[in-house]
Parts: sequence; C-alpha cells; structure tokens
Amino acid sequence: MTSFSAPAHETPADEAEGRAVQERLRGRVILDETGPEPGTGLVTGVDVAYDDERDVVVAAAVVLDAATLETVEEATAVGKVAFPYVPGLLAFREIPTVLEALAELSVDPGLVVCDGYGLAHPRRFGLASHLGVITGLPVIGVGKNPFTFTYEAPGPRRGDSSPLLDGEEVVGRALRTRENTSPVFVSVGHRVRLDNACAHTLRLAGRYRQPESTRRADALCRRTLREATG
DNA sequence: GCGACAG
DNA sequence: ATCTTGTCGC
Repeated sequence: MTSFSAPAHETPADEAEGRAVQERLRGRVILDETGPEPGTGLVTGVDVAYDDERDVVVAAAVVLDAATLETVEEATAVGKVAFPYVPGLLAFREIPTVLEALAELSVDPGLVVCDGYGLAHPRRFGLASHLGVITGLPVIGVGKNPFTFTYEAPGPRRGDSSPLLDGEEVVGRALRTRENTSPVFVSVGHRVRLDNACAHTLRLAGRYRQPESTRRADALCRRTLREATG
C-alpha cells in the first residue's frame, strides 16, 4: 500500500441519492486523453464476488505486465455489502471494497480494467467512470452483455467491432475478441479513448473471450470468497 | 401500467 | 452475481 491510498467514497442512503451522486460526479470524467500505450506498463483487473446470505463481499485486484501478461501482483479485500444490486447503480455495490483492494497494491495499478461499463450507462457514469473519477486512474469497462443498449453483430473475425448504441448515440463498442464467440462490450471509463480501450482489450483477450486481467481477478475473488466463507 | 435491466 | 452436470464444439 505504497502507491495508492483508498480515496474517500460515499455510499448513498437510497437509489435517488445514488443517482444524484452520479449526476454530480459525471462532470469530472476526463474523455480527452489517449491513455497508456497498449502493451506497455501495467494493467490491473478488478472484480468482485458476493455472498449476500452472509453479507460478505470480496474484491480482487490483479496486476499484469501489459507486454507479457504475467501476473505482477495480487491483492484482495473483504467487506460487507454496502448497497443492493440495482441496474445503473452497480458502482455503489462494488467500489468500496475495490478501493480497498487497490490500496493493498505496492505498485501503481497503471490501466484499470473493470468488469462492467463506463460511459455505456443510463447517466453516462457507470462503474468504470466512477472508479476513474474517484482514483484519478485511467480506467476502461469491458462487459459481457449489452445491458440496455443495442448493436448489430460485428464481423466474424477477432478484432471486428460495431457501435454500441443508446438510440443514435454511440456509448461503446461490441468487440469480437475471438472467432465464433459472442463479442464483449467495451466502453470508456476515465482518461482513455474508445479506440485505445478496444486496443487494450484485444491485447488482453484472445485466448479467452474476456480480458486476462478480469479473468484472473474473477478467479481470485471467488477463491477468496469460498475460503472466507464456505 | 408493463417490461427490461452491468454484476 | 449465484444456484448447478453433463455435454457439444473448436
């Protein structure tokens, strides 16, 4: 916990307050930066696992070398569920424990990859945007389904993509990371442009549909959850 | 009012 | 997210 201290975060009392917090923070999102060069530096995947029965949440952060995809460092944090799952308010459920896990790292996280959305959100302020604004780190979101948005199937080849749309507005991209496999949905979080977000995603995925970063974070928080629970 | 809805 | 075995396909 040398490079990063858990920033203050607020858990809203109800859904209306949560939406208000998002409306207030969305103005701090930075969209006009390119972000880290794909394939260089570090990339950190974050993910969370739950046991709502026991009111336990485990977050994991796994740092990879962007060039070799080797794991550089891992960290986890265990907490209590702070907010129920409400579509559009996912960040309030995940962020508190994710921040603790990031704070356990001894290295700068570099680019953070979220399992979820950023700009592709009803108020244009999803998990990846929120995490970016709070930490100041470059963040992108890579989701597994189109949420409430629409898209036309991208071409069949790895790397093919199509716009993810909210009506006429482009909020992200459906990106094929493997042939014969459904696409993932990439959207901008903070300090990274969409083209670059997709380039990072392609470098991180290919062996599997999802980015290697989120796969490892997912495996780690699940394993930690069942070791902490049963 | 009804249906749909990241993880 | 989570509950859950085997099974079809690259």
